[in-house]
Amino acid sequence: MQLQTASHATRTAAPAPCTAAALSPDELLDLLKISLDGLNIDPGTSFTLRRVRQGVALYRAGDLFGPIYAVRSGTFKSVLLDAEGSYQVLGFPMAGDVLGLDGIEAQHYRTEALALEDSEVAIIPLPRLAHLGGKAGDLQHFVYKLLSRQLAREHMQMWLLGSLGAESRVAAFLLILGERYAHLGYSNTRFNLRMTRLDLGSFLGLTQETVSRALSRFDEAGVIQVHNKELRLFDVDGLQQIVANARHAA
Amino acid sequence: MQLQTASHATRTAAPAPCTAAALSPDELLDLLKISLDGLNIDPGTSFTLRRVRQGVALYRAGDLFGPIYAVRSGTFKSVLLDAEGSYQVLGFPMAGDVLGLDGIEAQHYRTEALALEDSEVAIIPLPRLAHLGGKAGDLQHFVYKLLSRQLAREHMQMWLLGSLGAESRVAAFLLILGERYAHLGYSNTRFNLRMTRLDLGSFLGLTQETVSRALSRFDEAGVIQVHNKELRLFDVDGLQQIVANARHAA
DNA sequence: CGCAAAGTTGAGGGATATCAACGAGTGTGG
DNA sequence: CCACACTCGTTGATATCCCTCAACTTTGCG
Repeated sequence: MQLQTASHATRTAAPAPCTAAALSPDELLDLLKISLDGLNIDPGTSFTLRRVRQGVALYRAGDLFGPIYAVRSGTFKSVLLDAEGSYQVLGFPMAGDVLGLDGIEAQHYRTEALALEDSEVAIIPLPRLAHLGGKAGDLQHFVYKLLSRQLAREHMQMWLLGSLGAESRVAAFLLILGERYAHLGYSNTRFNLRMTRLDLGSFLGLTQETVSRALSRFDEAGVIQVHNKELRLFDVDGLQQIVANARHAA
Repeated sequence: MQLQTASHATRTAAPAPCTAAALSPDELLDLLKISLDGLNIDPGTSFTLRRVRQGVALYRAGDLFGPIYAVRSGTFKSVLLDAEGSYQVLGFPMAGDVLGLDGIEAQHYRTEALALEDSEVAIIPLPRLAHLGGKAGDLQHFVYKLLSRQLAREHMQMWLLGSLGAESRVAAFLLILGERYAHLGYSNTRFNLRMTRLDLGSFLGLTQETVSRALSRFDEAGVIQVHNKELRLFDVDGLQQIVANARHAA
């Protein structure tokens, strides 16, 4: 039985018959779900694709800032590294998400992005784009939206970390992940957890044991079914109920 | 004895003799500590100032997106509101910080910004700026840097929430706040906590009691001295030590 | 003065980290 | 093919951190 792998390359509008490893501007905007009325980037522009194998870093903390990346397929983990090697997972970017936005200011990446499975990204050469874009205002809006979206997402995350208990965090994470998969055209009730429990714990501010226990508890309760990384959501309402039972939600 | 109030209006380069309530482009860039080589915004452009009284909201969640704001003096709290009234403090913007960046994409603010003391902000009319800016690339970089900086700050915050224990969080907060005051030209060892313990707790993912206890403990240990909102840091190294004693720092 | 909001302090318990042992999955080399 | 090592995941017992609840004090303000 083949699990969901990164084989949905045809899902995101690939009209060019002989696909050189590149995306057109329209394809990129479609991937990122950004609509810019009357955006006129030179249609001749193309965004080259890059394949990243599982476990390989797309960029590392401290690297000189270069392009930003739009995930086309697969899953990454974005990690903030402490000086002494301790680390904090910041998120799990998937298709349609953007990587590398931090680092624009300091001109070097502050985080590290690792592929959790074989993945593909479209390279967006921000510095060069600034010059060849069509109407300037449109292009500004493009990146504004990317950044603003990222900010909104991180706000949600802080809310999650700041006001929910352990089980609520895990439940919220599962729901959000399901929604993201649904947004990509997959089932929102059956998918795979591509990250380890440890990474999930780091992301949620919990230990791997607590994450594991929460999942087991949900499983016992019949709300979900979890076997290793395979996951099925049976009772979405039940999960939302658990999220609502936040610990110290003012 | 007069405490530090918002009376440093002359600190941030106000060469224009008869200051109408407005800032020049140069003054704004200086305030934000952003250097753009050869940026040529029309020098005729001016950014009007707005006074915000303590307790007044600069904008509210759901408001139609308008300008973004650069804090010139005072302190704000940025709050994410849940549907049912529960809320999460996202930060405490001070002079040089920018407010309202979220909401660019959705075209309405997602958060709420309240003044913790009488404050001043410079209004940056993002939509209009897009057209009258000088060379397009420069202006892009301007906002890119703002957004990127904000992202980096939120990454730090997630690290704080995700990997530190209660006392470490409070200690880290005090150190960071001290650095910010130092950056503004104030003492980094003697300043005021403009926010309530409740807000601080929300920001740090703790209860007000835990915050209060941590401060009291630091006081007893002689590391700081706290009386109400007045605060003095005696032993910065000691605080850093406490931060280093993180609970589950991998 | 009197009231409301903010802050402090204590007692107690629940939630979650820690420590430890084990099982399951995976890749490697003999 | 199997033994081995290694990572990942699960489960249990225990300790501890921090939240909850409660009473009280202090501050600020009309």
